[in-house]
Amino acid sequence: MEFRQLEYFYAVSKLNSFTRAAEQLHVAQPSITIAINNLEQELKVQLFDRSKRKVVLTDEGKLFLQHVEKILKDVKKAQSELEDLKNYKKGVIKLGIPQ
Amino acid sequence: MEFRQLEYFYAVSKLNSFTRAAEQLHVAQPSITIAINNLEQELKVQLFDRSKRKVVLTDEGKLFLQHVEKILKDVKKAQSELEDLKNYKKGVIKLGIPQ
DNA sequence: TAAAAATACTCCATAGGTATTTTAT
DNA sequence: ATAAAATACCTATGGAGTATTTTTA
Repeated sequence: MEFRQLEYFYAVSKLNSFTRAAEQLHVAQPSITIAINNLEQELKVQLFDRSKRKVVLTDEGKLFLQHVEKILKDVKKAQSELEDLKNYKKGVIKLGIPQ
Repeated sequence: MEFRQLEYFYAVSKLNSFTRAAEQLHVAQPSITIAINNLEQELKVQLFDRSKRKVVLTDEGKLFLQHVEKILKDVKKAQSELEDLKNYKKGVIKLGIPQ
């Protein structure tokens, strides 16, 4: 499993379209198809129903989406907290320098 | 950022050693070095202090580890819940088949 | 018939391996 | 002196692109 796949999955689930997800993410449409296929194979689960014109999440896809949303949020939080810590340390250093 | 990097980071943080992490994960030691370097570069943060014989987490590394543990747990939970849903559906199908 | 997804290729970036060097105790 | 991390180099896998073919409404 890869973050890239989760991001593609998230976009497709929100847009109900491989093509529009590809546009939004600035990648070619087949990249989305292949990434989702690989993800489904690895999870041994069908995430989307492609039998209608609009791509829709299966039950398994809906469940997976909930976790993916959490994971992607956690990653952003990790990054922003690291940012905060860096800025805090910069402040401490400034304070420590005698004027 | 990639799951692979997070898994390598996690192992190094627990074992305090690139070499032992490599052994545990069955990859070559330079793979660990390079993955951690790339992760640090992307995050623009020093995750480990390598200046002593034992590799130890920096403050930033400690903060990041907390998030990584959460993320890796969430991934496992997602997988196991998908497994549960598949098994549940199998049960429902069995029940639905007339004897 | 017209959109959208899948397939078939080609190419290139990079993860991983081996061998070696550097570093720190 | 020795263990561990870093560096150099090579190879191969697979991610991304373009072009095209299937599908489905």
